[in-house]
Amino acid sequence: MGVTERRIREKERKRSTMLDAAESILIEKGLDHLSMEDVAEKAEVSKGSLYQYFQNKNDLVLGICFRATHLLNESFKEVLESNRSGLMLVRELGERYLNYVKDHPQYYSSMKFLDNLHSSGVGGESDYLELCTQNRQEGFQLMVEAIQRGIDDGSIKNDFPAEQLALLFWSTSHGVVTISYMHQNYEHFKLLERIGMQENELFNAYMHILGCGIAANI
Amino acid sequence: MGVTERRIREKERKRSTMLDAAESILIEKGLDHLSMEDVAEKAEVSKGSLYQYFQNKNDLVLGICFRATHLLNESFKEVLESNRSGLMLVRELGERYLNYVKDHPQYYSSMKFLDNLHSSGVGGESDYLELCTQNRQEGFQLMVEAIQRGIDDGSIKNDFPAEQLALLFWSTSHGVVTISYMHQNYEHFKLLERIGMQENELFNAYMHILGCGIAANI
DNA sequence: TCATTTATTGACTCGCGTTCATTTATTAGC
DNA sequence: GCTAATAAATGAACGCGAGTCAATAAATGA
Repeated sequence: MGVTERRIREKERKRSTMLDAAESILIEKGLDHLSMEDVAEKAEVSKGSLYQYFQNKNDLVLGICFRATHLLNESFKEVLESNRSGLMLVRELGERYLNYVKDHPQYYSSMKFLDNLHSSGVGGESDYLELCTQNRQEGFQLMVEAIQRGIDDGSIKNDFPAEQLALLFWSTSHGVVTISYMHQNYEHFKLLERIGMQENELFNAYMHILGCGIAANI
Repeated sequence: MGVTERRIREKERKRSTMLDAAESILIEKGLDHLSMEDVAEKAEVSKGSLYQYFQNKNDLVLGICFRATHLLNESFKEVLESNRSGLMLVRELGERYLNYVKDHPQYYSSMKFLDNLHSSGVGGESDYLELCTQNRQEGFQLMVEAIQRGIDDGSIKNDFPAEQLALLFWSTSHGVVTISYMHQNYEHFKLLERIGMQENELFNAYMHILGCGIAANI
């Protein structure tokens, strides 16, 4: 009998509906003003029902973060299907990341939430936590692969192992992208205006400096 | 009569005591588990009294952040008193930043809190918010000055205006320092171990790459 | 000594995440 | 179909912590 299977499917569908509701509220109000009551109302279920599908509020947000990290990884995978030089791939990954934050700020905020959870050492009470962490590792590995290809094809110099360069690229791009995120989502953030810089200039300068630092042909 | 002056002094002293209490709890329990009740108990005052000295909890944390940003700026100013090359100054600023996070993780977390406040667009209900923002701008200007000196003395190439390079250095170093912070303060953060990298290696690689990107003599 | 201003207190409210006893819906056996 | 058993949904109730406020105490100046 396929009853159990159908039950599981329907449960997944409802969970997905709830995540949709949460996501739309995240877009409307931001993470700080996301309440379980609002999510329940938007999803047209009772507050208690949410807790049959998510262990707690963190778990719910990490459910969104799982979508977020998955989507970003899919975008990264597309890049790696190309057979351009590794250095070009790295640049393309950076651009994808930047566009991702522009197109899905709510996803980016959920990823920041994941990072905050990590640094506050809270864990164990969310099944999604492990899944999100796995996704992040997968994303990191995609960067490693791009850089390794660059080292192999000679477009990136081999002063450092690919993993170490990937970590540098990962962390520094995170910083740059955060500036871009704040510029777009916080109206009182005037740093770019104050120094007379466009957003794409920031990214281009970053890739230029980074390029000079890691490119082999200099 | 100096009664009013003494009152003001004593008020500042008490405010400082409360901030001390909050800071020690921040060290003990972290930002996520900082409660006004705990602060009140530690400072040996009632909860209501806290609200005579701070407008709300955010204001209290930003009071710590004001200390944090001030201390960092003082450290930066020391660097600029030297007359080494601008490029060397930039490296020294990076080192200072890294050591600062190592020595005062609670201050760093309060600065992250400031950033989060910014991106969630909350403001106006804390006097410290403006002061913190000013401090951050001052810190940024110190970086601009170091880089400008480097451009002037020829140790840093002049492809970009000093402000733009400073923003790049500011944002990317933030990313790198965050990795270091997580490595030290979150026991489940195993990224560095996984790729076989030491903390100082990360920083050296960062400065090497950045150096290659901005140094004039290449 | 007393009136007035200022500071302190802790009980109270309120919002929100979380729980749980109860109700409602669904399935399996007869 | 009918009924027992299992699963799902509900919202009232709880707990915790931020923020408030009327009452109290302390300090000041005349």
